[in-house]
Amino acid sequence: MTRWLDEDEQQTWRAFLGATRLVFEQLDRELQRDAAIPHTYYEILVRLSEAPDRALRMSALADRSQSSRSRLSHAVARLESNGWVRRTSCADDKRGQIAHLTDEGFAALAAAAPGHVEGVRKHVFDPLTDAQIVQLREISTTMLEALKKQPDAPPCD
Amino acid sequence: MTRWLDEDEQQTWRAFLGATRLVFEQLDRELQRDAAIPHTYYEILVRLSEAPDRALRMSALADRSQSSRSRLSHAVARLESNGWVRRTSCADDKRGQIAHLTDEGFAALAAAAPGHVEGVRKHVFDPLTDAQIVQLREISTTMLEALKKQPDAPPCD
DNA sequence: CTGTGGATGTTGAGCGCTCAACAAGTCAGG
DNA sequence: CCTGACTTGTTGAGCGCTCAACATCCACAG
Repeated sequence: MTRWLDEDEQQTWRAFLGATRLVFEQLDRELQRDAAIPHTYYEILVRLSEAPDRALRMSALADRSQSSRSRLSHAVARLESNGWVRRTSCADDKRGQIAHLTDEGFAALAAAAPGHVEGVRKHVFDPLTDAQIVQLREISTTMLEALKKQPDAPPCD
Repeated sequence: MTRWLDEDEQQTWRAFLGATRLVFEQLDRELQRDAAIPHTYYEILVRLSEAPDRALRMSALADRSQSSRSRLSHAVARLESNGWVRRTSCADDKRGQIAHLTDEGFAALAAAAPGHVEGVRKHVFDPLTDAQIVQLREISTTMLEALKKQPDAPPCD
């Protein structure tokens, strides 16, 4: 009773798979080459830089950077050893940890950003028409909402 | 002189990033849970199953599954230890290795496929309109071509 | 032939991610 | 209070990927 993909759907799916894979591999490689950090770490730095005082609680940072708590923990540990992030404990909740972006971290981000945006433009925006860019946003937000509504299993009722 | 992303472009880029990340994480998790293989391995099995005699040279398999030679080597080694793939050497080119999908491998693929397609439908196709699906293919193929034309650096001339 | 440049496939080190288990803290009901 | 359920963040094992180095083989110019 499986609703298999027909020929058209196959092509669409494989094109999507190939394009996204190539895009992210390329951007990751560029970032690794030019700034020596993986893209996920770059994203963490960005979110921190946007926050008031350039600091966020680990859980908030995890949410905003689409990261699991575990992944974030490992990542911040690594970034801390680079001197780009510093962790302090939270005053009102003793479980809490607050990640602060250091000046060195901000500088590293500032150094990496121009090259990265250039890459994003080159590989994503420039090849597309204005109409396609609008479509891409709508398609992406639709997918996002669909996925957030069905986490995986229904909440234990 | 960096052409930064404006507000709209930011939103588009982050939506795209988030959607693709969530989609692939979800599909990967489902495949891992139901079939105990990562998505990239699944793709290798698919490509092999489509080939004549269910066999392909490593280099051809690497191309078709969007994989680096190194990654494929590791992957096939793992799949071989599962008994799902068997390697034989190539008659006319002594460097060559040919990967064969075994009956066990085909069975494993057949068992995993229905659940996976279901996931792809659920998370990708079902939420989108027919028009969006067409748009998605065009956007993807455009990105693909743009990336294939500019590998990274110009060929050493 | 012979050598030289390119292709093929493998390997090991290093790294990031997932998953499950865990310690520590919070909070609400009895 | 205090107990039990939940939340927060961390940890370690296992695994897949990248990257660079490598052994092997092909193909072609001389």
